[in-house]
Amino acid sequence: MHSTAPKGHSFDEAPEDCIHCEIRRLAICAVLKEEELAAMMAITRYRSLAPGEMIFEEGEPARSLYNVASGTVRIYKLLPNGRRQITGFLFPGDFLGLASPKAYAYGAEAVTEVNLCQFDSAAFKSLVDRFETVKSRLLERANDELTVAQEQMLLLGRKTPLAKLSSFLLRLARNNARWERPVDTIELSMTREDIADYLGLTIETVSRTFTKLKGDGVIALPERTRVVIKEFEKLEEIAEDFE
Amino acid sequence: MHSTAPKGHSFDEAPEDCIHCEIRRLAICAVLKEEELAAMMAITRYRSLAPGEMIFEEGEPARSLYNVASGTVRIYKLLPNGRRQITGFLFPGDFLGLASPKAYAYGAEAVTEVNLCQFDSAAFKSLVDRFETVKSRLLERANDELTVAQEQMLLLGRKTPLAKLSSFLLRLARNNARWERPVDTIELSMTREDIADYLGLTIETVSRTFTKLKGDGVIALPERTRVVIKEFEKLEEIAEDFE
DNA sequence: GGCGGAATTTGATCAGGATCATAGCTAGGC
DNA sequence: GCCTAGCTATGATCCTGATCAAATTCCGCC
Repeated sequence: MHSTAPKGHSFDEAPEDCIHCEIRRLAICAVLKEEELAAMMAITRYRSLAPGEMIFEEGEPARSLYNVASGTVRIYKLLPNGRRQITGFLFPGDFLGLASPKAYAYGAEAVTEVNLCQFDSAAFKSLVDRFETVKSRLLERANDELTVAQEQMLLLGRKTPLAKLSSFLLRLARNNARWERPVDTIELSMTREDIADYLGLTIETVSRTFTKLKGDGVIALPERTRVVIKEFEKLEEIAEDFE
Repeated sequence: MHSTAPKGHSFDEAPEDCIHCEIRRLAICAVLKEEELAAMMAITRYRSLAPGEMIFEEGEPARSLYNVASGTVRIYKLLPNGRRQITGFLFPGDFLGLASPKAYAYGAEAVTEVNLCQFDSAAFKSLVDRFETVKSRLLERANDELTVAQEQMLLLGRKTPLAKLSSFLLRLARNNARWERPVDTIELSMTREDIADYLGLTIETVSRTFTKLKGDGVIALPERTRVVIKEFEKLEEIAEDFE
């Protein structure tokens, strides 16, 4: 399996060794000493999923926690009438399972091909109790996610479609920076429908808004899954809904 | 100061003694042993605020953390054009300052008269490091808030105004249960504007939606600040947007 | 390379909620 | 107990984004 698209790193293979794991520096395992890492590896199983595969369902007992090793994951909640809200996209290095004391509060699915490090909840919990640093790291993560969540509430409740999509693109662009990848080129691993369900819009509005941003010369769309930011500062202004 | 409205407890006085503090069982201090409580008290200052007073502003360095001892607090984010999203209401026992590693990620204001236990960030941090249980408790809290935040994203992105307001009322009703107060009577401590900014609506839509729920016999509004739930199950259905 | 199905874009119309406007209510001050 | 200011409710209109519909592009597959 080799891709033609240029990228900073490639995470197509399931990691089998935490010590050489490329994403470790961004994951919760970054804080672990070598012997702690060994303890972590002992409770780790690896899991690969094809695009669209379910990882777990909302309401299911939370038996496992995960690190995303490669690929994109979406987490979401559903309404009885079928409407879906994607509450987040997870990327390599992200931790999956926070906020789930007993049952998962949301569903999770693979957007692309995905490799996961899977931990048994109970084993992970006892490991957290043994390694102080991991608990701190989790708290840090939870706080970061809380900040992102509040940002997203502002977006969902008070931003225009144009500002919503711009904010989304900027978030992806900034995420690129963590991987030493160019900040002005974004690979969209998710569909327009996913984006719509993340931003509280419809597919059509997302599509029209892309067209608008393209027409205004703020972005280019050389391919449907590739966005090039032409005017970063302009995009930032639009994202903040200046009037 | 004594109110005529019946309530389970009264927290009108600033607590001056954690040991007899009535809200402790719900606050992060619930897990503290007596000597730990003493350490906590040593870094605690009390602060009283009038309705509308600011507690801190978004972006300000996060020098203090708080427990809400009495009253209602709103936390919010603003857009440059002045639009506001209230990301949460805090009630007695809630912790204020999570998600703020360095600068506050949101502003906070008193909705009603408010009493706070104020902790110096640095002192609190070192206390957290000393008392393992507090860190666990904070992580637990952060996880709970994350769950609530996701629930709120679903609400903001995908629910109708009717379902939004119903969900909000149910949340307040369930919060009553924690205080051994009747679940079917809700005291609204915030204005229609606050509710609108919390639900991603306008004042007018909030008002019309109250009228609708009243007209359908699901709730009663004996006073503007008091909601009586007449048909709990019906309200729950509406909140989930069944069609 | 052509075929077929899905994803995306674009177009036309509709409606829900925002906006603008006004009136009613209520609490606090004198 | 009245007056005023702010909050709330209601009415009229508008407009953005949803919905419905169709055309187009893309991609995997043979």
